Amino acid sequence: MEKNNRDAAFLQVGNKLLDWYKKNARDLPFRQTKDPYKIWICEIVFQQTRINQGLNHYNNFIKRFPDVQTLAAAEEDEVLLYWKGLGYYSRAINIHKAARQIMNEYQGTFPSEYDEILKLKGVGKYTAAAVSSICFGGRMPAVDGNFYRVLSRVFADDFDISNSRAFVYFSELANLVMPENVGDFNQAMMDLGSEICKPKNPLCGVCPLNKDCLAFSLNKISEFPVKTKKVKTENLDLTYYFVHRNGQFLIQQRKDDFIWKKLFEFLPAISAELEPFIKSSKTISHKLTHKNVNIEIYDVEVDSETVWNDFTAQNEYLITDLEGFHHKSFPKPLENYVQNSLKD
DNA sequence: AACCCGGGGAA
DNA sequence: TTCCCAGGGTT
Repeated sequence: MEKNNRDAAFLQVGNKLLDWYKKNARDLPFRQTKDPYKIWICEIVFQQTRINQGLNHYNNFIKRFPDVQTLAAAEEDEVLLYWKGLGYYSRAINIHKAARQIMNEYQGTFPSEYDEILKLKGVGKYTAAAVSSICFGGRMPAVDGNFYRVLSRVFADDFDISNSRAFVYFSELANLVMPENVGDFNQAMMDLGSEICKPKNPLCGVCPLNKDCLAFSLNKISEFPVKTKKVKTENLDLTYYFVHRNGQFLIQQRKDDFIWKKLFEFLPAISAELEPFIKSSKTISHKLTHKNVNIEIYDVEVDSETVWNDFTAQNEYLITDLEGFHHKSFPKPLENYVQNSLKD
């Protein structure tokens, strides 16, 4: 009997959240559909990415690749082009692999079971739960950073969210408050976490859960969530040679085992015959989340047609111009360098 | 279980 | 500056 009262109190929290969501849901393009393809794409785009940052990328991506057939038929490089500037480029590579996976293993029909969705490349427990609940009535909580923050505050729970067991732990807390409509519940949690229960300066005065929030009643909101793991940054030094002549320049494609997977870059080294054509150099500093990148770029303008033809014939570097450049995906600092450099 | 992978906005 | 965002993959 005591357990039933407790369950009822928890369920009330979930229903309050749903009531708030009905009136305050954000008007987002992917809220108008239950097409699993579009929901899947939006879940991937907005991983570790704020809505305002990814919205144009999402809309452009859906316009170019409106369905899984179109995406699967495209080249990987074009998918990367539409991901340009978004970061975490393995998402683009995996999204393309998963599209072909759906064509080959599921006959082009998006899988509807959580366990099957989970098998898609780049789809983890969060994304599988989100797509499953929003599109197919699945009943798994889509536990993300918003769940960690909201639930740790509501329960004044100091479980360390940087602990690798946090996902399981907060999934169990989520199950306590989860109502019937799991799809809306998951999206409501995201909107509450984004608009009300923000990391800093949360709007507890207008929060639909403030009567149920233990951290708020204890005036300890700022103590939750607990996160012990610190972000450490390292230095990364890169050298590039921007070898060009008459508006053309040489590039190559990066591997998929380090940063900027499969994006294009300038030459990391040159042979002795090109050294006389080095005109200048400049250093660019670029901050990543876990790295401070210092890039030394040498401007190599090859004045000799003979040397240019000789060099390009002997090497397998790609030749491009400004037009071709706009159709390839470059790391942000190199993108900026080209746009400032070739204006002359 | 620990570590790696981008870029941008808020405070 | 620091934090963190609709996380997932690799080792």
